[in-house]
Formats: sequence, structure tokens, C-alpha cells
Amino acid sequence: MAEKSPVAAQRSAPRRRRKEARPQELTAAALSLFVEKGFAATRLDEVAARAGVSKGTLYLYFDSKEALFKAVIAEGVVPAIEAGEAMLERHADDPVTLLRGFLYEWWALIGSTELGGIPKLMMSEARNFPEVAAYYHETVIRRGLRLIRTAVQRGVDMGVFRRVNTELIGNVFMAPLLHLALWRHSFGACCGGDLDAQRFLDTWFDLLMHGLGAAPAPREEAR
Amino acid sequence: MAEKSPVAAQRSAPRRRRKEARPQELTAAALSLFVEKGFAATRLDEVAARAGVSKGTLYLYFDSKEALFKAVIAEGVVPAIEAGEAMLERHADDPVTLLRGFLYEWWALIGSTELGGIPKLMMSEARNFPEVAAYYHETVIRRGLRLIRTAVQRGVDMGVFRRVNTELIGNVFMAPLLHLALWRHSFGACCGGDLDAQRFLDTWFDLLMHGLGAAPAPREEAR
DNA sequence: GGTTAATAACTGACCAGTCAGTAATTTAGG
DNA sequence: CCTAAATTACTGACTGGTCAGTTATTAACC
Repeated sequence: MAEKSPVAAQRSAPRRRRKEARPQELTAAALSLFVEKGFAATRLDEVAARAGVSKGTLYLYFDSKEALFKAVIAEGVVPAIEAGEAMLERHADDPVTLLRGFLYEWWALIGSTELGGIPKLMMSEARNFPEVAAYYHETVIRRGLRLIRTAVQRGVDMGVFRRVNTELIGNVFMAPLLHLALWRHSFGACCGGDLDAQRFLDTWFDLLMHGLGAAPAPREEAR
Repeated sequence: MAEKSPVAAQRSAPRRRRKEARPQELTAAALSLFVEKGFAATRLDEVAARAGVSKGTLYLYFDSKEALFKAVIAEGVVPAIEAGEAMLERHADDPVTLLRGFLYEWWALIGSTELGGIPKLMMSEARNFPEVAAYYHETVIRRGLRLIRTAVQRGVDMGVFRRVNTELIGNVFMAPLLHLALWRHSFGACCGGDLDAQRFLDTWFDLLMHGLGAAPAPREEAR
């Protein structure tokens, strides 16, 4: 009755106007699809469909596929960096707690969530989208590395850690975490051999603390 | 003189027939392009052109783009694993030398060469090509991890290393190496901040040896 | 009923894969 | 040897499908 269309079949939702909510919904849909299939292999029709709109609507909010990509990155990851910087202030006097916090919190808030797909996405696409890569590098990587370097430097200055090359320690610190996230979103999702995240993190933190020459005692003696 | 063709203009090389050499040339061209632009973004016309043949010829030797992908992986990486297994035999009694060898040799023979792009390629494409991923996982990853685990286990048994979780140590060991290679082929190729490979490896080996509780003395006291 | 969010049909470029034809090489016949 | 027939590596124009981006139209909300 209400619907005169006799074809029915097409289950078209009743076309709402929600200018405010759209960009969020679209970037959220794009994030999960980009992470799942990669940037190139994701069709904009699909992104739009998952957000419950048509492709034309997507183009009301984003100029191009690449612009959508940038928005996904900007929105997903910048808040996380800010959380890290807050933590650096909060535990200014305890480098071990700080590193443990970065490690386990990073995993809890980023690595293990959908955001954990972003490193893979950026690694995969960096060369094809140098502008986005530069933005990410400046906004996320540089700032993140500085965070870690600062924490380790404090530990060295306080005599808690051995003298190590603080220049590159941020990269070394992050490598296993990123590896874990990349694994989850590549081989972990298709071949067996899934890594046990908790044990992996414990193994790494244990090795790292011994490597830095700090008293072990991580959680309660990590198994 | 030799070339009678008066048309000239078209700089077509004189069409050689070299059935034996083609597959090699094609996989080599494909490897560098896949690494540079990713699998999806690489056009087969381009692969063929770089190998000095036409696209039609490519299809005489490979059934599909995916078949070419598999060939690239199989040819590029399996020999390297075999070299590692040989090394495990050669230095059976010295775990520290073994790990140092894996680390620096891996970088010299794989990470720093064009083959170093393969981990990035596989990470990026694993989900879209589960069959190739499964092959790589079985043929390369499993075997490689076993190599490292064996070396560390020996060190623990001999009392040279602390008791650590040998189950996951292979992944932890490889993570920074892979990170370095991935970096080279993503951000390193487009944004500044290039990692100094030698220093990075030294930093990692130093941290690792201390973490495993082995006597330091890596090269001559890595700076 | 006027404004504009939203749609869906459309366009044009692009590219994996095909195939009818071309040219290099080998073989057979003289 | 020389030449012509047979073979086969190789080519490049073509096809069918896909998809980013556009536009003419529709309908929701004030």
C-alpha cells in the first residue's frame, strides 16, 4: 500500500538525510574494507553500500578515493598518538612502567582493534600514495618514535637502563608490535599459524627489559 | 646496411627467439615491478615490456597473472631458505655465531637486495591470494622460523642463553629484520627518514644478545 | 515549494586475457 | 649448398568486464 512499487524485491531503506553523520560512517566503512582487501581492491560502491548510502553520496563528502584514504588515516590514528603523549606526562618518572604501558596499551587500543590494520595499509600503499605516506610519516610515525625515544632516554639518564643507541631504539621497540599487527591482517587471516598475542607481547617485553638491563619483574614473572 | 627496413622509426629490437631464457627474464621483471608498485597496480604490459617481449609472449609461459606471482615467489625465495639450512649445519655448535650469521647474512643476501621486497609483497597480498600465501607460509615462513628456534634452543640447552620462550622467539627475532626491509620498500622509498641499516642491525643484535643473557661482544663493541 | 541530500543511470579509461597473423628457425628435397 | 615447406616463438590489436568519477533526477525536510 504505502509502497506502490510492485517490484518490491529491492530492499531500499527509506533514504534519510543525515549530513552530520555521513563522513564518520563512510570512513568507518572504508577503514574496515581497506584493511580487509587493500586500498586498490576496495570498490567505492562497496564502501558506500556498507555505510548504507550510494556511491554518489560518497562523492558529496570526499573529492576522490584518495581523499577518502587520507580521511581514514587522519581520523583513525591521530587520537591514539595523543593518548600516548598524555601517558608520557602521566608516568614521567618511571621508564619501565612507561614502556610497559606503551606496549600493552598500544596493543589493547590499536593493534588488536580494527585500527591495527592501518600499519599494513600504509606499508602496502606508501609508494603508490606518497602524499598520504608523507602525512602519516609526519603525523604518526615521527611523533610515535619520539615518544618511545624520550622514555628510553629517561631510563638511561636515570641509570635504570644500559646505555643503548637511543636513536634507533624506537624502531626496534615498535618492530615486533607492528609485526604482530601485520601478521594478524595478512597470514593470520588466511593461513593457520596464528600468533598468540599475549604470549608474544610477554616474550618481547621480557626480552626487551633484559636487553635494556633493567630489573625483570614485568607483570608477575611473565611465563 | 644490415637492417634493410626503411621504416626505421619503430625502434623495435630485432625479435629474438630465446625460449629458455624467457621465464627467468619475466619473473625478474615481475619481481621488481611487484615490489615497486604492488601486485594489483602492476600491469602485465609493463612486465612484458621490461622483459623485452610482448604481453602475448608472457602468456605463453604463464597461465595468468597469479601464476606469474607464484613463480616469482617460488624462484626468488626458496634458494635463500636452503642457504640458511646449510648454515645451521655448518655452525652447529655455536649459537651466538649462528644467530649473528642469520641476522647479518639475511640482510646481506635478502633484506638489502631486491628479494627484500618479497615480505612486503606477501604481507600486502596475502589476504587477496590465500593460495599463494599458504604456499609461502609453508615453504618459507615455517622453515625459516624452525631454523631460528633450533638455534636458540641449542643456546638454551648449552647454557649460553637464558631460558626464554623458544616457541615465539623466531617471530621476535625476525620482526626487526622484516621491519627494516618493509621500511625500505615503503616509507624509505618515498619519505625521508631512511633507516641506517647497519646501525639498526647492530642495535638489534646488541639488544637481543643482552636480552638472551649471552656475553655481549658482538663485532667489536657495536657503537 | 524551495533547498539540497541522496540516488541511479551513465561515461570513459583501463587492463587481464585472447587470437589471428608474422617472422625467426628448422627441416626436407633437390 | 640452396631453396621452399613446416614449425613455432612471438606480436599487437581486440574484447569484455570493471570501476572511479559525473550528472540528471528524485525526494526529504524546512
